[in-house]
Amino acid sequence: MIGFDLKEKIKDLKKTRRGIPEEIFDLGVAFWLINPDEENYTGEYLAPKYIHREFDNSEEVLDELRIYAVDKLKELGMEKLFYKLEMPLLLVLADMEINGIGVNKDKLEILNKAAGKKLLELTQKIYKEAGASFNINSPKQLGGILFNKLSIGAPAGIKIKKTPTGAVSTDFETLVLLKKEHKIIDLILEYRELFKLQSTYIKPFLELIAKDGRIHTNYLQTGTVTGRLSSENPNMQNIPAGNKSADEFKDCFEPARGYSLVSFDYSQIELRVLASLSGDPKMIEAFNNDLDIHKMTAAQVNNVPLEKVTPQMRQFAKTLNFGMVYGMGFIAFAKSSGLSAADAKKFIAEYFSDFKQIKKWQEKVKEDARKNCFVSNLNGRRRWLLNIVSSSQFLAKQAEREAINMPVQSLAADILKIAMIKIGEELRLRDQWNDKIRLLLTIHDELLFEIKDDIIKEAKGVISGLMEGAFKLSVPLKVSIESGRTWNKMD
DNA sequence: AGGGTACCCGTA
DNA sequence: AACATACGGGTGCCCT
Repeated sequence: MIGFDLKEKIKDLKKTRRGIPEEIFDLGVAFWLINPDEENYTGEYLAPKYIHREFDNSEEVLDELRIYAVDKLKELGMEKLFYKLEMPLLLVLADMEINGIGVNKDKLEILNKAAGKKLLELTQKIYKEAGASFNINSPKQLGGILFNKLSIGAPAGIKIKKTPTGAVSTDFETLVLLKKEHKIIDLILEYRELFKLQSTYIKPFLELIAKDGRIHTNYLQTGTVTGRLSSENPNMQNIPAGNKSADEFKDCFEPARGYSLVSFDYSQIELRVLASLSGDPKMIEAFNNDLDIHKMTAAQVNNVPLEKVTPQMRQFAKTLNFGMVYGMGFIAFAKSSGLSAADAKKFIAEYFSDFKQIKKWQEKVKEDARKNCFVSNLNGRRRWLLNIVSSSQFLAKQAEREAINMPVQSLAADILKIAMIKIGEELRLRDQWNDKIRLLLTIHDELLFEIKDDIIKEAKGVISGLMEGAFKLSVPLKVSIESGRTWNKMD
């Protein structure tokens, strides 16, 4: 089977219980591997660009595209990635999309009504404080009310952020700084949070509940430049977490009767990948001994013993650790940590003197990227970085950050994909588990299943084992498991 | 009316 | 001048 959007075709075959062809060759995915930042991966776009022909979906054109892709994949060393990873994954994604996740529509509708009522109340309060009615959702109008009509200004010594077009920003970060200046700020923040929940999550999700009472997202296999998946209609990879209304929302996702929701989460997978790729001895040691990595980092950069690490020190270290994966500079670190620029600079310098191999590794990645104009991960997945030799310093620096992030983010993504494939194979082999365990969602470093209660215990062991064994790093992979009666009530 | 963009914001 | 990676998506608003 060869063509575009094979995931959709395979879903059709599966739904009508027809056989799946042995060989699958998705042209969109193939060209995505060859260059992951094309505008799109349709035949209409690719055929003129790569084989200089109009796309007419004929056998002839499809075959010509395939021949080009096969050749190129071979040349770039990505045959294995294509045939052994992405194509088998396609089948797992098809299953996942068919499965969907159960939603309690009644609960969600109640939530919708409550949010609507509360938003009306907040709107009235905001109008009263403002002394006028206006569109709270319009940053322009809101800015006019806050900064002109009410003349709210920054407290002494604090600079207020401007948007790229020069207007005073009304984003969360800015409003929080102004909290003490006027009662209206808290109301706006509360309104924003609830409006976001209703407009982005509650309402669209209600519309997307299928006849089977479930929501079936669409996974985009060609949606990112790093090899991650993305998800749309709805995006199941940015469901809110952590605040009260988010908890209520997640409470609407439920397993089928007799099943539980069970999530398997790779713990610190990107930092583990970074430790392994860089070979940094301190970080490897920390993971080998299953230490609290952020606490350990805090002890290192502050030059204190582990037991002297304060929660605040740990928080800085956590920001620092994540920042390192992204190539954060001291200005950004200062901003996100609240430190002065000078202190931020010192911390980063300290970080790199403690974890020398990380610095070395990053320099090597940048050097190779400049030489090749691409960067690749251990599996040969590749991202082109033409800007890394740009004469614009900003563009070149940005490409450098993309370069050091790519091998980490993309290997972590591959590891999850490998685990998904292994799990798919395992489930096919275990007849006695037939329909007792279903993979529902993947969220970058997490897999969510629904599992029949009589096999939960055994399944937890099998799945986490497959995940932890999916890829051999120089540090162990660790999986944490939670299960519950809703997506919120998990432990 | 529909397209493009600015701003904002949710996740890993 | 930009200064942390990767995404999808809602609403406002200006344009054609």
